[in-house]
Amino acid sequence: MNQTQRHEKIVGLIKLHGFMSIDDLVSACEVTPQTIRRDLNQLAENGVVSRYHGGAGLNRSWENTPYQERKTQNSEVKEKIAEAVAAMIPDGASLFINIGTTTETIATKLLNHKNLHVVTNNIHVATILSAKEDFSVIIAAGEVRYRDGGIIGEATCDFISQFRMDYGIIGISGISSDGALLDFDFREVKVSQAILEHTQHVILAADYSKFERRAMVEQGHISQVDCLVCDKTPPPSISKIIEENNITFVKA
Amino acid sequence: MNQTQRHEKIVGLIKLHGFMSIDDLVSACEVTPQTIRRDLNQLAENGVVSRYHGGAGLNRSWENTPYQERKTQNSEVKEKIAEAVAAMIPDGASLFINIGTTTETIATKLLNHKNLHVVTNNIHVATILSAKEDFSVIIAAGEVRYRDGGIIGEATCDFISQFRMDYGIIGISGISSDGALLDFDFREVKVSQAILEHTQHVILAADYSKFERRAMVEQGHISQVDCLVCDKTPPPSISKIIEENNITFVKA
DNA sequence: TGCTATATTTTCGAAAACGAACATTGGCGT
DNA sequence: ACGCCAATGTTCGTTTTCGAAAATATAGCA
Repeated sequence: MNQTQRHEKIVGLIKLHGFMSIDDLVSACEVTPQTIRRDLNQLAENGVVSRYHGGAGLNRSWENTPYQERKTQNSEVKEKIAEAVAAMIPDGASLFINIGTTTETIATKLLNHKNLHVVTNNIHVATILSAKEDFSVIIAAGEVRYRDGGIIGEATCDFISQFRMDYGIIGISGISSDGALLDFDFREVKVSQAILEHTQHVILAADYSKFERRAMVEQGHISQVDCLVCDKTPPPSISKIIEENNITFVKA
Repeated sequence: MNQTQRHEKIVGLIKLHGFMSIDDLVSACEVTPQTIRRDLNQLAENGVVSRYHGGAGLNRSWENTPYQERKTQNSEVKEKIAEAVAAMIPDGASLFINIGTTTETIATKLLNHKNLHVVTNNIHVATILSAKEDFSVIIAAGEVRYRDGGIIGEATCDFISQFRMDYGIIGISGISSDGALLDFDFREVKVSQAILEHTQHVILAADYSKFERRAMVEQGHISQVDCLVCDKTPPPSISKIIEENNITFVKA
């Protein structure tokens, strides 16, 4: 086995296991630790793997897609909101779940439920929930967006419009002070609109930071939702709208 | 933050990143290296994570869910086949990829390609390939099968029929001695048939064990494929069919 | 054969990580 | 308040890993 082959093997093993110690690689490749070290240093220089004391792991840049970074933001707040939302969903319910890191967290909290019927355009939600045998998970068709695994496009809307679900769980990019729900991608917006229209109870999950965020595309109005789950009481302008429209507010 | 919370956080970070060095965890948890060491040793004793010199990584046993187990079966053979298939796909090509652990392995080998256009009904393939910014990944709609993340159903076929792709990469459950391609789930079969019909070059990836496996549903005939990639030369009866139909055989 | 370049092993001092022992802190119940 | 106990921080000698340099092996070529 020459150097190139060994490098490929090493990279393969690291990709498979996430991390390989020097010893592991020594026995796998049957060379001295020094050689492995040299290999790893070379691979690390080329940015293929991340070097650690005692071995090497997956390259951080591989994981630190902007998506993964966002995923860990506000994680404590997200968890609380997610738990509150999950508590509102009864076993056996049918629900939509749209794109967003908050909705993904919600998906993980739903794993203790039973017999849920879920339609989603979020590939990560689908992956998480398909681990449960008693769930039926239906995924929409379309292009998978690289940054967050969201599925978008015309076909997605048409597909979603076929269903009538009990609950719609939506996350958004921002909420303006007049109560407009905002997003960055207009294709995503159409999907959310379709969900809003085909759902009995719409639950909007948004941490407080969403009230300060500006986004370009209007996807609906907060008056269209039935329930808002947030970590803090919303600003006065929003609170007023909530009262006027009899929207349930849940503080997580 | 108390010990329990920190342990959860550590496990979460390790699950997310695959490996965390002591230093990483020190800055993440804001405690001394000693404390992290103590935590990691405890977690390692309980079998939650694997301890390494300099940090801790995913527990080896975590990777062995039933699905993941099958995934590592024949892994060496699968890897070779996958590499051979990946080598046949040029940059910028458009391709179908169907369900199967072999096709998932192929997907990982395609990550070094550029500008691929991929249509798939395998949620894991979609997740793997959506990590590449220059790929366009399109996923079919339908119910996500819990056991393997495959997407099946009528809508899936209709959706796939919209495309005309350069390459179709298909894996199967079994091949009978008369050359019939077999599968266990008839809904899956329809999808494969749709792929066969809408592709210029069909590549069938099958390790030798497939020639001995029996399955219920016939999804097509080996004469419909353009190329067979296998780890060994097929049985005589199949070889004869391959010759008669001018099918390219690649031994990985 | 002898030369050269590359790859690998061997050797060894420096740096890093380790674990044990001890000191300190912060609840918690009496 | 007092002592108790678990969790954490601190110190220090030991073990492991690291990386540079020298020695050895391998391959290609005149």
